[in-house]
Amino acid sequence: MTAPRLQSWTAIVEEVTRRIASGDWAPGALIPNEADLAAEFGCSRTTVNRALRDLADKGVLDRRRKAGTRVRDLPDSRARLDIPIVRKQVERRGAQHGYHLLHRDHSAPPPAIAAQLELEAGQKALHLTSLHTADGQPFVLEDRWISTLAVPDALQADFAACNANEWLVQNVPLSTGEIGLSAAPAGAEEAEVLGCAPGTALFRQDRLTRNAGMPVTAVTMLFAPGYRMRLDL
Amino acid sequence: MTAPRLQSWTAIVEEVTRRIASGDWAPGALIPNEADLAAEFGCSRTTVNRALRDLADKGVLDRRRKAGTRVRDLPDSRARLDIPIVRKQVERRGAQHGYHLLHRDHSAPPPAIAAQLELEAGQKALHLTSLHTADGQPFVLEDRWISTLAVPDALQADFAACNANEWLVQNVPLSTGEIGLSAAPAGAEEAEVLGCAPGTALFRQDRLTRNAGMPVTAVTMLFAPGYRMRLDL
DNA sequence: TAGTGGTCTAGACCACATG
DNA sequence: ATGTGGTCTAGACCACTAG
Repeated sequence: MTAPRLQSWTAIVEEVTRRIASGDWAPGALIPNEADLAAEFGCSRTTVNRALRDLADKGVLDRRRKAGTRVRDLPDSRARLDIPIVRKQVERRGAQHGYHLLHRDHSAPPPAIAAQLELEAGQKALHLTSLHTADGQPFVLEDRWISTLAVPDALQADFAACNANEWLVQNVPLSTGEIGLSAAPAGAEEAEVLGCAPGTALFRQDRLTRNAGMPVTAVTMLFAPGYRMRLDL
Repeated sequence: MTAPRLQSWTAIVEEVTRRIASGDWAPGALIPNEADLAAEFGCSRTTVNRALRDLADKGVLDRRRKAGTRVRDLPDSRARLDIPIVRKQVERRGAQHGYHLLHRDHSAPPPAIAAQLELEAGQKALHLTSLHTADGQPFVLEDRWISTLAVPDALQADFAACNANEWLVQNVPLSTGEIGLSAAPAGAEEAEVLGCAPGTALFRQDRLTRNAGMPVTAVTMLFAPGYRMRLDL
């Protein structure tokens, strides 16, 4: 029960973590407030705040004004998911990235897509289908709709030469959105493009991207069999 | 080009975001250093630091001592993935959670699992197979191995009454690990338990959990057809 | 070696939520 | 009403690294 001076926020993170892991501070328990911890550790409250804020970000602690700081009870498994552009994903596997535009038109999307892009009935959008390859082997099939309301420039872009994935990242910075991950059987056409049997279980990623609240693009990516998304807790 | 005083870090985040979105600060560009921005905004450097650190966390900026702060070139799509315990996932859908232990034994795992758990050849581990249901319908099939080296108490726990998912979260706090997400066809037994046809495309989640660097549990979760993992960018 | 971000301090005021 | 975390300040020193 000595009180070694802890004057770096990382040291405090470690000490708090240790106290939780050792059962000293049980799940659900209230821990001392910032001022008391600062006094105990011999540092300023700012430093304690930095450490506890970090642990709250990680999901280890729950903090509320007036109520104090508690050890989270049933913490979720929290991971940060970084999805690089497709080219980087391929290159990171040490493979050569290839890109082929399979289809391009400017037409009215199906109702589900129109709703996502918040388009009125019959309104057109840019439709692109493309295949990314890794060392010549199919990697992912991309079916994308781009709202020409949100990004009129897209109609002029040469998507045969520059893939939409990267074009959008560079031309529509700072977008937000939603991602859905699921499993789906390969359809007939998809199977042919991806070089697998129809019905094969494929990893599917749906993404709706917004910029300043306005829907920009809706894309479905079907990955070739064997794809696995890996992340660290 | 007025210089309105920005004295809250969130306001600075917004202003920097605006400058990037407007193209004022292009991707890859070097932005002014903290001291200059503090002078411009009429606030202390600490406040600027807080804002820029936040944007760096989000993946918008790249910061390096001496080199300065740059707008990231091809930022990854970055999302935070929170995976609650299975019961919470079911309840969040407004359904009643059910849990059934299908199988339990203490035996030597297959080589792939033994390697993950860093067990020596022939060493035993606790093996549990269980089904979680939502309103009585199959939700996810869990196939789990627990290292009894890391968690000897697990041999005494009553996993017919308390599901391993929650038991581990409460008894082995603060674990780290890796997650793999993929798509897989349902095998014969899996199809029967999950109530679908063999070969059906299923969403699969593999997880290896460590505590203090020591492997604790390896689990494969196969979700019933239609499962979709959703996350916000 | 010099410039940049990283961190810490001691103090202050504020916003919020609980009792 | 009051205790708690949230934030801001002005200043200082440190750690890293590009040139």
